[in-house]
Amino acid sequence: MIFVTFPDGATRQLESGASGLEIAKSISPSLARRSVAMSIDGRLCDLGDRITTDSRVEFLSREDPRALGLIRHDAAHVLAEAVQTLFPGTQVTIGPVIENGFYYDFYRREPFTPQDFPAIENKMAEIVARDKPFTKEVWMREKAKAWFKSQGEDFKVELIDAIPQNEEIKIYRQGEWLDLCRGPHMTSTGKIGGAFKLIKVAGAYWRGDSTKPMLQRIYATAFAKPEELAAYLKQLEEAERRDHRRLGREMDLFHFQEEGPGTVFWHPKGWTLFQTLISYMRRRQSELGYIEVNTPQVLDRSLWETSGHWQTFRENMFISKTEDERVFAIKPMNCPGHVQIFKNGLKSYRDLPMKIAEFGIVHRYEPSGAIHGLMRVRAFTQDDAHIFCTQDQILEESLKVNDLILSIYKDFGFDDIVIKFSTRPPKRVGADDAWDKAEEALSRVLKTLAGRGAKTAINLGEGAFYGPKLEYTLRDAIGREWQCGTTQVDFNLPGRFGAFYIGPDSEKTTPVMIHRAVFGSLERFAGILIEHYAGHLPLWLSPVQIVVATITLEADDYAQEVIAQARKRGLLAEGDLRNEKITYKVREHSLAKVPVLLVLGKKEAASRSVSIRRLGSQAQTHMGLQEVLNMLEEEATPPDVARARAGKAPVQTPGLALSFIHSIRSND
RNA sequence: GCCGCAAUAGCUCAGCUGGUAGAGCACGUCAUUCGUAAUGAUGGGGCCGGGGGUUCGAAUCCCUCUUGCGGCACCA
Repeated sequence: MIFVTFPDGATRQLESGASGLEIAKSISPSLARRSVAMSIDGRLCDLGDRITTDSRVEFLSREDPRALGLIRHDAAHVLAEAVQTLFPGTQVTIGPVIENGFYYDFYRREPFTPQDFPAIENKMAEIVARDKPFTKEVWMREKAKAWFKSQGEDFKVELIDAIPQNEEIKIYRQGEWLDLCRGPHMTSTGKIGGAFKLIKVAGAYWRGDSTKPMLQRIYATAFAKPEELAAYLKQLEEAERRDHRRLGREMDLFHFQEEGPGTVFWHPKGWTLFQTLISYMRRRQSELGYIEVNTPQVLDRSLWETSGHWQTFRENMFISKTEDERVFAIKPMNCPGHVQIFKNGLKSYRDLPMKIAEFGIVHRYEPSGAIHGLMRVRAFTQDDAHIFCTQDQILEESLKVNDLILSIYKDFGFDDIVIKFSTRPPKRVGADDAWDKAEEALSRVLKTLAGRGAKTAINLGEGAFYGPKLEYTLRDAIGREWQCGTTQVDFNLPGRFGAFYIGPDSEKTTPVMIHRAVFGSLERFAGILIEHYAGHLPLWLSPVQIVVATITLEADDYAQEVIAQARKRGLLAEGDLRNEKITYKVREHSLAKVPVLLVLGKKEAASRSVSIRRLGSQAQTHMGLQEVLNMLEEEATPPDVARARAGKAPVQTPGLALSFIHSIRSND
């Protein structure tokens, strides 16, 4: 006999081996009818599974959020059956559930196209309507292999071989059709319902390996209710409207063209935004004792060989051979340049930590398929810095970098951050004991941050070739994740370049280098901001803050005065004195996402006031000119400047004594 | 880089199975000075992404290159 506990606390004593369905029936027929699966001790299972030990059991209806994954997974099986019915000879591979839906990878010579979707969807609906039960069978390994082989399903055979010997080979049937699957599934295909849709078709390598065959992946989604599907499709449209490539054109920020694949032509407004980001970062960094430098764009190959970049990334570098046969590389990273600056002139331990920063433009010959708007480009600007320090300073400096990163993201409206720790990759430079030290330092940082409530994760083997790293991933307004900031502890490059400082013992000592970036790529960060705010940038970031629009030419003189006064206060103001109707001007500047529209007519000119209309609102407020300018000037103040004025310090690591900073401060 | 799709006016797009291009918006000009998301009239604008081929004839069919889009792989 076994004891089963239900969510409401009730318990029941049962024969060992009773199936979930039997138990549900014994409780009530309606429960049995409603249930599509169950959870045993928190683990999702088939309703038909037998319970053999004392456990907590919960029955799930198809409306349960936990059943959504089952609906999608079941739909994946139905998709596979539909495709194999309509396109005989197609091989099935895998079909997992992913965020927002599922996919199934097929192998077939002829391409699938979206034109095939309606037929596939109809066939799926047919299979759902047949409402055949999903039944599980456990097969002998050899039987399963032989069966799939006889069906010409070579990929499935490979999958079976990959299943560990101690695991069962499970087969799920849905009527005539069956598939190798670890389950669980709902009770029948009918439970999937009608809220499913095929989304797109794309290529994908078998087992994610670019040396293996290319499969055809059909992406789809399914929901419990049609309204949820509709809401999801609407969200996709919303994302499209926010696409920074589209907004970049509409807002006249930048463009791309054929002759410069993956490289940005920044227009005046886009460049203003870019410069706003740089000015902000300069203030934040210099406050913390960073010194800014500039290093050469083109450097001899030997430097890249010393750093190890040549050996690792040669294929992805822009190389140039000069007439005298010298080989140069356009810099893909700033670190070798910064090491040269550190090396130039003798350094003492008293100079450490030395924080060398550069808004360095780096070029990387990214694979053609990787290029994507501002998010992945071949030439970008990093807010790069290298902190040369002693081993004892690693923890404290890394935490200070962390505080800077989090505080900056907050200023831009991002507070959902995940910090990922990437450990040593298979292809790397340097001795293992150095890696041990570097990883230990960063894992201590990670632990400290986790202790403070940060979301953390570990990516085994994904560190840089010279050191482990922390990667800061932020989530934008529509839930997408972007990797931006990074902290990398490097025990290798300073030594490879022969950098040293004189320690307290008068000995030459190799410094540790912490590579760090906050925005990462300024291009990408600008793109993220545009999408995060859907183009409605906060006033301090907006490249045009105010447009002064006149209703009649009788207000022209006053308008000129308003523009001049706004500019005098450092506001980015433009005038629209064209002979157009005010409705036309309002529409145009609203589409251009101008945050503040000051409308001036006879009344305002006479009373020295303005009518103010904010982007995204139809409301109009009348205010006195000085009053409005005071308000806008305050609103347009960057958050760090506003904090400084209010005498507030940015976020600091609590409980960490800050050591005295010996580093050279820049004089400006 | 790989798979698939695409490229026509500044933008969004039409152009059926081959007969040398069309709309709306934008832009120019004129009129209108009109109080919060499109005033009217009128005009100009295209080597149909590049190259090659098939054909009497190619935006349209074929090949190839380039670029873009969606994924995959990659991302110091």
